[in-house]
Amino acid sequence: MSSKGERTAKGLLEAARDLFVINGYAAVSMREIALKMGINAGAIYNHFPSKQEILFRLLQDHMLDLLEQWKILEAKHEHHSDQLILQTFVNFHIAFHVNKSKEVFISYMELRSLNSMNFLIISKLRDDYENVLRKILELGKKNKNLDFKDAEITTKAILGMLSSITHWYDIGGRLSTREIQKIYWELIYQSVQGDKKINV
Amino acid sequence: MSSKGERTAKGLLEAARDLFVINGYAAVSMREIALKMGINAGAIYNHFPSKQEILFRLLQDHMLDLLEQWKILEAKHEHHSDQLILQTFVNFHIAFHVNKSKEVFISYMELRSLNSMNFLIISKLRDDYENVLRKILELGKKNKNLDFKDAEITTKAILGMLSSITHWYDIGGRLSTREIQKIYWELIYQSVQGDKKINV
DNA sequence: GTCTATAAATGGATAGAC
DNA sequence: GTCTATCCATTTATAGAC
Repeated sequence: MSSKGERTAKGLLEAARDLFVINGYAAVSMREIALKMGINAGAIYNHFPSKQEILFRLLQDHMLDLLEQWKILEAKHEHHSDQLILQTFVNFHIAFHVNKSKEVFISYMELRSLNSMNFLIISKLRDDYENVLRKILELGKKNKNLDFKDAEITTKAILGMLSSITHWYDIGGRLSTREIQKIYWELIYQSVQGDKKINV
Repeated sequence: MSSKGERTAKGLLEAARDLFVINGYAAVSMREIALKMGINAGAIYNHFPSKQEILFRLLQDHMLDLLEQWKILEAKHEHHSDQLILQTFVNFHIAFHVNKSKEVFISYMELRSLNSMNFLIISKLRDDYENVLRKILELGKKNKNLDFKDAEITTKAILGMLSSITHWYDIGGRLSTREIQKIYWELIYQSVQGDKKINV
């Protein structure tokens, strides 16, 4: 079992996360975070050396979690087709973004609130994740199972499309995760299939 | 010719825009905005009653500009096919986002920095714009020229994909606006064409 | 580990001279 | 219309009692 101190630190991260999502890092004070956790502002500094460190921990924990979860899932799908791996990635990404919508949202919104050293660390992790999709696309193109013009832009376009889910997704909403996955997979699958003449 | 006061007000909006893009509304002070414009902080209040009003003016001016420009362009393409109107919208959206990348970026990032009344006004304008694309998609589906599962999600997916351009677009980058338009159009065109069996 | 109290800096906004 | 000066609230972070 975790110590009281560890539980308080975890609770503070969650309190900070919930407040950062609503008002943004810069607009949230240490007093508000402490109040939400039920302790005094000064007591936060027993767990975190600064407000910046709280933000950094939130983003780093999230990115490491994301990359690790994908690594586990990827290992189970090593020998599958290019399309199936792409679909696995799309479904994974959506499920993760729906389950961890707050963490994902902060990771997109608060990059600029990181100091320069922390920014570099998080940017590296974000690049690692972007490269996961890029490599799936490039391999599929090489094998002539997928077709598109530009791997870099297509990667960014697909991630942009998928990640915007956090801007509108509501737990009590009309659609289940599975339904969202179906709709997005249809859009993405078709967009990277090239056996069709198009007008430009 | 515009008066000195009008030019100062315009310059302040541009200074604020440039600073908000980099550090975010909450992290930028009136003193910084004034300094960038070369005047004193107190003098800002001759042009704007509050910092909130500066943000609101930036977002409102941008959204009204966006909607008006589309209206002009739409009027020229009234009698075109569903696909061509969709392509016109995609190209317009990309060109606008590339030309006004700062304004667009702030409009996405700083919605939560608006007070409740201003938020309602800007949200309404954003809905109006989202409905432009939704209606194009719904009309195309009705006419059996476009095919997709869910108009609402597809609208949000396409806008999410297109709008994420502001997160990576760099004026000195590898690709021209025209090339970006081509790449995105191929992705989008294919994603809303339904004459193909897919796996789900 | 949490509290109260406070330091030290910075924020938005205003008043009044020019 | 801009300036200097300032008010007042709030910020992050620290010090020391318990």
